[in-house]
Amino acid sequence: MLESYTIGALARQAGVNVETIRYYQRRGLIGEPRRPPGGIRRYGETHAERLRFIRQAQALGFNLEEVKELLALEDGQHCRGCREAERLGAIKLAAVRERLGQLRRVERALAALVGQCHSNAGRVRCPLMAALGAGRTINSRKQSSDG
Amino acid sequence: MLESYTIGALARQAGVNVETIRYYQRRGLIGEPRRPPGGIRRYGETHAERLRFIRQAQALGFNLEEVKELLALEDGQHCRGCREAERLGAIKLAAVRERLGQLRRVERALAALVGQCHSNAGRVRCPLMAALGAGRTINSRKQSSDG
DNA sequence: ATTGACTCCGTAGTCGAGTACGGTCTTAAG
DNA sequence: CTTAAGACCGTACTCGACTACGGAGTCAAT
Repeated sequence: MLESYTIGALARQAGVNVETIRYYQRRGLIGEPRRPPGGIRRYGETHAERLRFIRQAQALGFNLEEVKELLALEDGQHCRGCREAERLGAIKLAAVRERLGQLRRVERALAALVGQCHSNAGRVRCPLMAALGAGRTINSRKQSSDG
Repeated sequence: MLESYTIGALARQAGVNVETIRYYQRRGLIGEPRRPPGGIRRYGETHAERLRFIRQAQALGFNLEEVKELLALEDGQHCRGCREAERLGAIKLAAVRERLGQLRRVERALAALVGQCHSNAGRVRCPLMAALGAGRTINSRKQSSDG
């Protein structure tokens, strides 16, 4: 397998900034290939994939620490990692589902409201505002004091 | 209507930090009630609602600048604002829908994978990892010699 | 009147996630 | 060879969103 990318090429390939790669290296999310005597590091597909992994996971709401854990699990070889990954995954799943629920409510409200606004020539309150503002329009439980 | 909360009470009521309220005031997201001669400000339900609005909107992916715009529209009185709000709303709706789509995919993937992990006794790769890595082998084992 | 909790206010620090800078070195092209 | 692009590296800066700090003022209860 050829390690064909310079860091710059890798960055371009993955659509991130060179500095970002170096930052991930500093944070231990990706390793740096050995530097050939006095030379320049070369990166391969595995690195590109790892970058994609990171960006994916990030987009899904994992922060870099969590991504790191995930990667560590993977690096730690198969299914001891898998167990842990499952646990993390389950936790994230719960979070994702909650967000999803919220977002759905929002979507519904927003969609309805944008339509309503249209036909709202002289009403006093913008329905979009009303919905966002009154916690219970969108979010049917009240969230005072205790959570 | 009585303006019954001190800033601390308001903070407690809305589940945010006092400093956060003051921060929002500095950023112009909420106004500060007049200060009675040499005294302490009092806040009312409208403030509480505004805070809820902010937190809601934030949770939905609006950043403070956007929230501010939204609030400005509302403050600008009914439907001149409403027009604009509709526009912003439509934009946000698109964004929300995209997120929703992503999140749904995530949820599906995550749910499936967490299940699979369970029955993955001796397999080599964790399916969760595999999936995040965009379908290819992610594993970045030691970078062996470059050629 | 004193205490203690709380407010007011400005400034500064933190945290996550980068992004930029500047100097030196490597490498490919001419 | 010279030169320019790009790598290497450490440090510093940015940005959004808070959070903390410190000193002075206010208020209700004792």
